[in-house]
Formats: sequence, structure tokens, C-alpha cells
Amino acid sequence: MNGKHLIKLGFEKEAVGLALKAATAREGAGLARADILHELGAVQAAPQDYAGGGVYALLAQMLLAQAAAQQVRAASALRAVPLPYAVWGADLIEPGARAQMDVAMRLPVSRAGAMMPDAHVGYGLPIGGVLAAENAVIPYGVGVDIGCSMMLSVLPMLPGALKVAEASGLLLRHTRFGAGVGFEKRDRQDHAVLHEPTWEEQPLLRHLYDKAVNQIGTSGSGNHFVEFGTLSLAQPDPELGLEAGEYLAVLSHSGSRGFGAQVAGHFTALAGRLHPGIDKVAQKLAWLPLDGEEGQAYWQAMNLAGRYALANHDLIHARLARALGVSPLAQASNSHNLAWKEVVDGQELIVHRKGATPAAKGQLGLIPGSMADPGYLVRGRGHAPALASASHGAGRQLGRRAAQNALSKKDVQAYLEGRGVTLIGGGIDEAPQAYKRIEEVIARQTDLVDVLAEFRPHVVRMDTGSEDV
DNA sequence: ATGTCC
Repeated sequence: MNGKHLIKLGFEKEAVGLALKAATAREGAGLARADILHELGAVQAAPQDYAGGGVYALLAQMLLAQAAAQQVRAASALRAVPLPYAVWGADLIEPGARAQMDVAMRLPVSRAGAMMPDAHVGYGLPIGGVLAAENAVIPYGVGVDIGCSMMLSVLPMLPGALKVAEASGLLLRHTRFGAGVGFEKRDRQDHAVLHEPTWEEQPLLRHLYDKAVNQIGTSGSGNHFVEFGTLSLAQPDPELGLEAGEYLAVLSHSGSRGFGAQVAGHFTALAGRLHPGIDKVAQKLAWLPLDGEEGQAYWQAMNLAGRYALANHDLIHARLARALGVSPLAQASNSHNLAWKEVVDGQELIVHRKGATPAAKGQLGLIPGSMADPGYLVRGRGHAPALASASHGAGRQLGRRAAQNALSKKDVQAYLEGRGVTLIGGGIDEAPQAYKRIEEVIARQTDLVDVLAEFRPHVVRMDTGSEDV
């Protein structure tokens, strides 16, 4: 008896050695080779009957482990062909982003998808990708900045009532930007989200609580901003309680800061470990079953990060309104990096929007342009083929590196001057020229949202980029 | 997006 006989019998890898060891023991006990091969065949057919003890126990246990691993691999196997999905503004989307969406639509858990006109390449799911999955949540389908969101406050003031110098002073005093940045202890503000019992329900959340307390009410870096500008409402909107006209308004873009980033990192790694056999092209799309412990933990942490991000906006807007001595006439907000349980074609699915604005029928949303381009207050049309979604902005047309190589401070300053925008902070990588034309992106999604109002930025604060403007 | 590995 040797390994060749056993491989011929169908044993693989570690099972070959264990089968040989058992066979040798049986030969020693005086059994004929034919009888031993017969016994080995029986172990192979029903390893669960032999795993409890005896000369074949180790072999049987190995066979059971191998079968389980095979099952895990099979459960991770991709479809040969992506499910179909609709694309808005295909002429504005680079092939790399489409390729990423194609991979996402090959996941065995995927059921439906759509691509928004601001789409561009990201980690795993492209930014601007919408993906509906069955009983599965994909950490990289939500993204690193869990709960990244927009908020608008319409103030009872005329746009001209706030001078540039005053607006700059308010932004400098009442907002905080930069990686790792929090409010000074004496300036920290409290918020209901910090008193939720959820923080006590996972060691990870307990661990991140102090950081969350430290950073609440702040804005982070990259494309995050707080700005004063003019909101122009063409028609009166009874639901918003606003007459047609021009208003001073505050628009902010912020996320869940270091807290959300660490939640994302933790669960992305966990999802990867759950899918050791997943095809390499889909490695960053590893998912967590929502009916499992890990999936439930992510769902809880993700939703807390979503509420925390909105709390950041709440405090930003409350500080500025208070400093101006006014109460907002109206507010709107939306998350654009999150997953929701929604009914799609009669089935409850997990709809991931990674850089996509929820646009259910009647739902308000905010779609910003760039530091110097208009943003839009929109109302969703609930278009089913788009999974009731819209773009979350203009979308990059130049990567950060490409923007820094292609553009100069002069280019950005000329653009700002041309539109009467004052910028505090900001980097070349966030230059308006690095973004698609928001007007074009909006024009590609007239079936997804109705535009209610245009917001033109006047005084903008962002983090200091790696290369300042 | 985040002090870019708890």
C-alpha cells in the first residue's frame, strides 16, 4: 500500500498521509489490502460515522474539515456572468469603474444593482455603485467612511446679510478639520448619540467611544467641507415650508471620522477572513451573512456610525446658527455611504449605496458639486431600476495624484475668483477641475430626482490638502 | 476616508 493507491481512491492533501497511516496500522493488524481499501472507501463515503474514534478517526475528521472548506469555497464562488444592471451617464464613467461593478454583480449574494453618473473607481464596489444583496452586507459596499453624509440648513437671512469676513470667522471658530482632529475639551458639545446604550454592546464600540466623544461635531479631511452660500428656490415648497426666493444657507459634508473608519477596517478584515477561497478579483467585496453574529455586529456598528455622522452635522449646524443668533427655517440631510434593508421586487434585500443618494419617491437629498460649483437640493422620484438612488455628487474625473500633477494653485484660484468663492484650506486634489461637471451629472439623472433648489457656495472651509491652494 | 496596523 502506498500513497498512489490512496490518491487514486480520491484522497487529497493531508488526507493522503492520514489514510496511509491508518492503512499501515490495519496491515499490521493482518488485514488484506482489498479489505483495507474497502474500509477506506466506507470512511470516505460516511466520514461522520468514523470521526468519533478508532483507527480511522483522524482521517475521518480531516475529510469532514476538507468537505466544510469546500462548501465555504463553493459558497463564495462567483457567477460566470454578471447580473445585468442599469447605468446612468455611461458616457461619463470610466471603464475601470464599470469593471468593478461587473465583479460586484457576479457575487453569489448579489440580486440587483445600478450605477450612478458620478461613478468612479473605489475599493471593492465603485463609488457611485448601488448593490442589492440577499442576506449579506459587504463592508466595502458601504465604504471606509461609514455614514458619510450631507446636511443643509436654510437660514432666515438674506445671502447678502453675511459678509465674507464674518462668514470666514464663523467657520474658523466653529468648525474643525483634519485627520485625527477633535474639538478642544472645553469646546466639546454633547449629543444624544453619545448616550446610546449601543456603545456598550460590542468591545470594538466601547474601545472607540473616547475617540467618538473627542471628534463629535468635526469635519475631517479630503472632500469634506462646511460652507455658507445662497440657496435659490425657483418654486415655493410647502413641504419644506419655504417661499420661492434666495436664502442664506449652510451646507456640510462630513462622515463618521476615525470611529467609522476603524469600524470599517475591523469588519472588512473580518469579512475577508470569512471568505478565504473567494476569487481574487472579488477579495475586497467579501461579505458578512446578515443572519450571522458578525453580520449582526457590523449592522449595529454601521448604523451607529451613520447616526454619529449625522450628529456631527447636527452640531456643526447648531454652532453656526447659534453664533448667528438664528434658527433654521428648514433642514435636509442624507447619508450616501450606507446600507439599508429595502424591498426590491417584493423581496427584502440589503441595498448598499456607496456614494449614492437615497432617492425614494418624495425623499429629499443633497448633491454637491465641488468647492466652487453649485450643489442641488433634490427630491427623489423612486425610480426602481436605479434602486431608488441618485448620484452623491459630481464624481471625480481626475484622481488625487492626477489632479496634483495636472493642476496648479493658479488654476484653482482663477476658478474660485470666477465664481466669487472664498476658500479656507482646500488642496489641489480637491480642485473643481478634478471633478466632473455637476450640471452634466445632474442632466443624466432627471428620471431619478427633481431639482428643487440650487446652492451656490460663497465661503467654503475644507481641510488643508497635501498641497494647499 | 483615516493620525493610513489595536
